[in-house]
Amino acid sequence: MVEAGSGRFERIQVAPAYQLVAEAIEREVVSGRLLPGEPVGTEAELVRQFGVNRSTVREGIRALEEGGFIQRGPDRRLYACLPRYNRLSSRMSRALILHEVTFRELFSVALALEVASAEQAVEHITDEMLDRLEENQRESEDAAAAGDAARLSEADGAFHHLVAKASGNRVLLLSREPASLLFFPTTEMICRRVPEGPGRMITAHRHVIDALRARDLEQARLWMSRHLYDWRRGFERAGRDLDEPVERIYARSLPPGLSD
Amino acid sequence: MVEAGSGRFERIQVAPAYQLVAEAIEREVVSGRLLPGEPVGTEAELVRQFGVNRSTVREGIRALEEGGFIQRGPDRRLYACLPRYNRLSSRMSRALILHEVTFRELFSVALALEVASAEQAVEHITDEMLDRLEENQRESEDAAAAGDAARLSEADGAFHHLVAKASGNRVLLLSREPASLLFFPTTEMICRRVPEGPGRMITAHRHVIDALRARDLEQARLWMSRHLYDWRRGFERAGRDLDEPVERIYARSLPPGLSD
DNA sequence: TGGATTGACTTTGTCCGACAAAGTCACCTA
DNA sequence: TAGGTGACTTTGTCGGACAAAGTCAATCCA
Repeated sequence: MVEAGSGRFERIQVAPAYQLVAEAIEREVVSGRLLPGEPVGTEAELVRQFGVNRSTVREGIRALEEGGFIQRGPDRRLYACLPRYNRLSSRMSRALILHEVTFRELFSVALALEVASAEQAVEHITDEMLDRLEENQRESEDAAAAGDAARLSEADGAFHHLVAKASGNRVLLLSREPASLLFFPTTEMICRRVPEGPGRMITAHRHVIDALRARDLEQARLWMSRHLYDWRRGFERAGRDLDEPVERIYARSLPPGLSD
Repeated sequence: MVEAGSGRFERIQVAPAYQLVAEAIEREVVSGRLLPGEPVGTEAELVRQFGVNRSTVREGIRALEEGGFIQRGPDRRLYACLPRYNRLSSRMSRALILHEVTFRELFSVALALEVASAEQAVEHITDEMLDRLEENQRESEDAAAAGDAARLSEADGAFHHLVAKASGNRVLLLSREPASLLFFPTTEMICRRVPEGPGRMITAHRHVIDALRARDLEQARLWMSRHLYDWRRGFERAGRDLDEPVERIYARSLPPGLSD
């Protein structure tokens, strides 16, 4: 075993060539010299530029692809791209599951971020977003009338996403996603097991939308947090323990409608 | 050009073999069948198990490595591991920079999450964490006395990290990191340019620590938010515009002391 | 003439084999 | 017994190879 730091010289760190390739490309993207959507070049070109073997280039590419900084187009060519929110979010969600976080931990964060979303949406909401919220509300009512718990919980997820989007704060939109991805699936169970659940949900949504339309900060804050506490209560009434780790569900796919 | 969906049959989607390899391994880790720390096996073993070429296995491995689900040990062998918080956080931070988010967006989220951290820390803080906060406070005072803006801002970053850790909420710890990584570097500039900055910071930290020790929710909330608003004000007084995109800084490395 | 077909060319996905560097481990000797 | 030695293992890199699939332009037939 060679002991690091035992001698006069520092250990020479040779990073593998594929890492250097990956870092070089990533630096181009992050620095803005390579803009999202622009082609990165073919593998052969990269081989020429870096002076390494194609296998090595491909290893570097693979790492970057996973990181989301480059993507294969439909023609399989390489393009620079912005890391997608949902990609990062779902990765974080899986990390959270692995760390066996509890519903209570998720709830606290969701509460803070959803209320912040509502607050900021009061200031920034547009007529178009209000229309989309109304449309979402109709969908929720339909689903509730039909007793379709799956559709209703999906609509609820979309509702919160829309409010966050209406806040105009992209950091918020990103930050709330990982927790919400783990959080909202439980809604379905609650809707099915707690009779008054759907009704209270729709009422709360209604009040939030009205508050946003009226630019009423207090009401928006109030009803959003009521909505969330309802939810936690529903979770408990469905017989679950707040301090139990979120289950290991392999949720790779995202709910539809969260593509941006 | 073959038109997708033009015929009677759906287009057959063949995922590349390296993706299948990556997904298979990732599933093992996420499902818990392969526990963090356990060796994944050598490349040769994986070649046997999957029945593909070593190059293909390596491409799959590369992708997973970037995702953080497996890691090379010091002996270069493969081990399953939990995706590290900081890895994901720094990736998110870079994504935020690429999306050219503004200081204002970052600030709103940081405010919500830091205050939530303080609130929850009131309930969960331990004597050990209080000691570490006191130690941090001494470090801050030293740095301020020495007029060392870099050390002071680093201590401030560590302070907020400690408070989040004291909250006992891992989701919170994770959620606040991406924004804070982009946020706290500006502290140094503020400390240098705004004369009363360091003094106000230390006063605020003092009050937060005292409030946590006394389990005083109101005071903790109050001083943490004061601290943040001070900060935003410092940013403005340093002549920066809140709505200007955060610069493109290639910040791969994390500040020290955030390793967990 | 115009649209479909064909075929050359490019690019990616996969595979094979090879070798050097570096780590591991058992063995052997002073 | 401590430490050096050498065989073995494993990874990092390279070269070449071929099939599948996309691109593009020339060609052919109605």
